[in-house]
Amino acid sequence: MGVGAGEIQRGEDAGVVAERVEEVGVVVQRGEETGVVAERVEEVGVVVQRGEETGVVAERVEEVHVVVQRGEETGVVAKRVEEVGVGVVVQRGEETGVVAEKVEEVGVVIQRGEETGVVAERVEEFGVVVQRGEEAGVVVERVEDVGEMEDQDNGDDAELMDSVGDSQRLLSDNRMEDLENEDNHESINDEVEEEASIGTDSDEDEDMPDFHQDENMNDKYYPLQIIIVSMRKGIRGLKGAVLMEAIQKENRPSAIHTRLIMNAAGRWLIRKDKYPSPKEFAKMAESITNFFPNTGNSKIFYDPVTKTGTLERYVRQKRSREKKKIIKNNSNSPLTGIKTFSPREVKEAEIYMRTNTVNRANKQKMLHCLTVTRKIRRDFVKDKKTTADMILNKYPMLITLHEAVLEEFEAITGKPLYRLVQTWDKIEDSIIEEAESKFGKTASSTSARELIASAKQAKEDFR
DNA sequence: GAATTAGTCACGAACAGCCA
DNA sequence: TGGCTGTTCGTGACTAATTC
Repeated sequence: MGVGAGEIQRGEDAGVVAERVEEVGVVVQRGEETGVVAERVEEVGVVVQRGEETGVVAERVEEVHVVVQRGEETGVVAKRVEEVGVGVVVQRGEETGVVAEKVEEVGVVIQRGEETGVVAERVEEFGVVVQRGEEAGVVVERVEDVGEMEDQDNGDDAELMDSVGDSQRLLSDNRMEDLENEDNHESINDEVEEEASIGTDSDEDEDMPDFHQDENMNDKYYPLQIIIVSMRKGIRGLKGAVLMEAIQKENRPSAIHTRLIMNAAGRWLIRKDKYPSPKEFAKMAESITNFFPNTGNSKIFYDPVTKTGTLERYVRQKRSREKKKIIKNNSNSPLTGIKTFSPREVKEAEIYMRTNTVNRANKQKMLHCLTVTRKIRRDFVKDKKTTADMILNKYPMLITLHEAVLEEFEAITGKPLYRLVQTWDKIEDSIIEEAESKFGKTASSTSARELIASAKQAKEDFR
């Protein structure tokens, strides 16, 4: 590229437009012309080529779209990478070119001062591109996060971030000033306290960046910045960067803030099939205290000697609870033994059952009607307001028709009722044996003797 | 509309069970 | 036996429903 920083080209001429970086406008080429399209960095748009023309397609970073080329035209076709169809056109200085043919290869187009470049080669690496002075950086690692950024007020998180590199520098002083100058005078701490009271939503986990595979245990620290920003994004406006900022301001982080940081780190550590190793816990604990020196000793989060700490405890219990949750959800899944019928069939069956009593001639038809109405009956039964009386009044054949009960049980549990009886029989025997061995057949306690005797009697009566 | 109540959820701490 | 992992219990915060 022949034009230096701060210089623009108009036709054949070139000139200096600014002495300082802050004053540099964005140089674009429109057909044969080159001009400045924005005076301030904040106004920097994305430069694309439309046919023979080059233009700015977005005024603000938040509006950065994916630029693609369709035939002879270039345009913005999607807000999100998932929607991208063809290749991506980027402008590098005076040049424009397609950098990818397939969606998988789509890179992110950013403007660095007067340069435009691709910052990620793979979709997995796609991040939200922000402009900071003449630099740009990726602040979110995953595609899904791009859409979220659009919903946020102004991409503050992005601006707070510098780069993803080795440096874990904290927030910029400029950003701090910006915040203080904002119309909203509500303190950051208030904001965070409010958010903290909301608690942490497990759904957030879905958006956690997953670069465990690429992680290198030789690195001394985890990229805590990214983890926290993406972890606590978009909860009523509280962003991880704001949280980090608040903690940075505190001499000693509040219990709530410390917890939020730990939760974010802990959730990131949780993997679906693997419990984090002691090394990983230790590394994360070190990362936290390195990033937030005011949190104190890393042993609070994880002590490699005792192999415990708040971080470890959090991860362990979170894993356990989430497993439980999955099991609970699965148990609520539709029962395979219950078939679905059309509303008309169900209605007809309900009317038939209501207007007829069970007899030898219509027994099979009644059983069929029970099958047809089983799904709505389950919903009816599951309703907390439904009493046993209501069920039996509505479906009296559950009392009079023995097969109805057996079929109902098998359809719901997937197992025949006799299996339950057999299993319970064995359990009952074991309980009586255990009681007799513990208290002796001539138990000294009257109540123990009576209990065993009544259990035996009940067993006999049931047979 | 405010106050109260009940249900739910997430958490930390402690304890329990399994396994090498 | 000790480490690892899961479970239980008590607590606090939140929300929806109910009562006044």
